Amino acid sequence: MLDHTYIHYITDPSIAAQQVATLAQEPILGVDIETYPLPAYRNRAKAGLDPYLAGIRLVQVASGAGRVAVFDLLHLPPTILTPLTTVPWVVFNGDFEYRHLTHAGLPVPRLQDAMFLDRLISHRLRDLAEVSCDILGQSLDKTLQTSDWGTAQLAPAQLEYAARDALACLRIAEQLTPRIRLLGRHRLYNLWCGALPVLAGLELRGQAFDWENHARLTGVWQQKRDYWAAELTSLLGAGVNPASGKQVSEWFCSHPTAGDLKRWPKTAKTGLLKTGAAEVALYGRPPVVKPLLEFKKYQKLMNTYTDNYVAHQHPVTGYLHPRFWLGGTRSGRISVSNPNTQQVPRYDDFRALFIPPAGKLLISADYSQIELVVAALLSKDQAMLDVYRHQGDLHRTTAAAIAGINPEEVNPDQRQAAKAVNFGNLYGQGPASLAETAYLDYQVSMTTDQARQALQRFDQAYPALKAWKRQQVAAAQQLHKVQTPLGLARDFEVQGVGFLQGEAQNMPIQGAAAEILMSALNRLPAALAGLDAQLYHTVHDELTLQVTPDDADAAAKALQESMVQGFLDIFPEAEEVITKPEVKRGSSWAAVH
DNA sequence: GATCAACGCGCG
DNA sequence: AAAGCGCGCGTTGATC
Repeated sequence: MLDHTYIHYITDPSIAAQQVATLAQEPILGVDIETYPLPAYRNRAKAGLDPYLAGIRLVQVASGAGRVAVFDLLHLPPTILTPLTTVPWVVFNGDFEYRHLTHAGLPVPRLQDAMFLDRLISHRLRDLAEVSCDILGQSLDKTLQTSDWGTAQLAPAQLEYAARDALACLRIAEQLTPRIRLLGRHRLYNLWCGALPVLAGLELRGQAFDWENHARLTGVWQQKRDYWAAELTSLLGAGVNPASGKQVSEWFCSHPTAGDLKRWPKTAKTGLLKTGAAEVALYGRPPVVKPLLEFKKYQKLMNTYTDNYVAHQHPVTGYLHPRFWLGGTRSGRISVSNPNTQQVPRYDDFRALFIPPAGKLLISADYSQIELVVAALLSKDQAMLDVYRHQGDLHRTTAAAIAGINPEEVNPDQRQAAKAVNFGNLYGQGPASLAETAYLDYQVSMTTDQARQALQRFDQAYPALKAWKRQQVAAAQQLHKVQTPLGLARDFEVQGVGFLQGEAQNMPIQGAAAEILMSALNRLPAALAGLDAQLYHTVHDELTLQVTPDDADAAAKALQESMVQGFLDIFPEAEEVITKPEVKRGSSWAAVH
C-alpha cells in the first residue's frame, strides 16, 4: 500500500486551497490528525492528546487513488479545510478528531469510524496498528506517534507516518464496510457513528463538579475511615493491615471463633478466605464484622473517589472530562474511563457533586426495568408482556407466582424477594447465589431450597422466557455465538455448558438495551435542535442533559420522545409495552433521581 | 521502580 | 466441582 502512496506536504495557502477543492470532489476521504502540546503544558503528561492543552499540527487527507495531502496548520489557517466537510470522512477512533477539530472551531462532517467497523467483527476495540496488521496485512510502526509534532521542521519520516495512517483508515473502511453490510451489522455501525459526536461533545464540554463540597465530603470519609482503622488495630493487632485480604484471611484462620471457618468460601486462585464484604457479613462474627465492613466501605470511597477525582479536575475547564467508549464492552454498552463516572456511589451527598454549569439545570430520565422489558420482548413471553401491557408490576406478579397467591395479596417482603428472583433469573443465577444476593442486596432471607423453588416457579410463570434462554445457550454451544437484535455477536469457545450459560443468556438482553440507548442518543441532536440543551451524562439506561431553564420544558419533552422512539427503533412492536420515561429536573444529579 | 495477577467493589 | 451478567480501577503482593 505504502509503495503507491503519494504524499503531498502542503504549507502554501494557495496550493492548499487548490488541493482542498480537488479533494472535495472525492466520494469519501481518509482523515487523520497529529497534535502537539501547547508550550504552557509541554511537561504535562499526555497534554498533546487534550484539545484544551494541544494544537493541531497536521491534517492528513487520503483519497481513493492512494494520494495523501498533508496540511501543515503551522503555516495554514485551519478554515482553509472547510470545503472538505462536504465529503464524509473515514477516521480511526474519530472521537479524537471530533474533539480537536471542534475545539479548534472547525466544522466536522459525518464521521465513518474504521475502529467501529473493526469492533463489529473483532469483538473488542483494537488500535490502528493491530487492525492494520490484521485487516491490511501491513504492520504500522507507531514509534513516531509520540514524536515532537510541534517542531518547526517536520522530518520526512514524520510526514510519511502521518500520511500512512490516513490512508490506512480509508483502506480498512474499503475492506470492512461491505463485510459489515453483508453481516447485517450496518445499522449498529451507523448508530455508533451517529452517537460519536454526541458523546465526543459531552467529553469536550465535560461534567461540571462541585469541588468545594467534594473536599468537605473527603474529610468526612477520611475521619470515618481512620476511626474504624483504629478500632481494627485494637481488635486485630497492629501487625494486621485490614486492607490486605491475605492478612485478614490469615487472621481469621488463626482466630477460629471469629468466624464460621467451615463454611467460609475461598478465593479461586490462592485458596485464601474470601474477604469481600459479602463473605465477612455472612461468615464473620462480632465484634470484628462491623468495624471491618465500615473500614472497607470508607477505604473504598477514599481510594476511588477522592484524590483520583481531584487528579482529573481539568486545568482549563475545572470540570471532569471522562472518556466514553462506544462499543467498549462485549455486550455493546458504553464504557467510561478517566474517571469512570458510570460507577459513582449512589449516596445523595456524592451524586449531589455532579452539577450543571452555572445558570443551567439538569434533566434526567431512565428506562424502567429495561432489561426485564427487553427479555419479555426478545422471548415474546406473553405472561411478561401482559404485565407490561397493563402497566402492571412484574415484581408483584412474580411474587404472586412464587407464593401461589393473588397479586393483591403480595406483601412487601415477598415483592422484595421477587425482585431478586427477577433480576437473578435473567443471568442464569443458581439457587445458592440467589439466596445470597437476596439477603445482601435485597435484605430478604431465603434458604437455598426456597431459592431453588422460586426459580422453578419463575420458569413456570414465564415459560417462553425459559425456552428463549435455553435457545440462547444452545446457540452458544452449537453455533458458538449469540447476538443482539442489530447483530452484535459474542463468540464462545467450545467449552463446558456451565461456563457460557449466564453469558449467553445475558448478552443479547444487555446488548439490546444498549442498542435502545444508542438509538435514543442518535435522536438527540435533531430533537434538541434550537434548544440550549446538551448531553451531560449517560449510564446504561439513563440520559441526563444540562439545559437552560427557559428550554427545560421543551428539552424534557424532546428527551422523553427520543427515548421512546429510540426504544421503538429496536423493538417496533413494543408500543403498547413500554412506559414513557419520567423526566426529572434539578440542580444536581442527586436531585434528578 | 515497573509490571502483573489476583482480588475486591463501585455502578447498571 | 461450581460458577448470575457487563464494566474500570483501586490495593496488595509477587516478580523482574
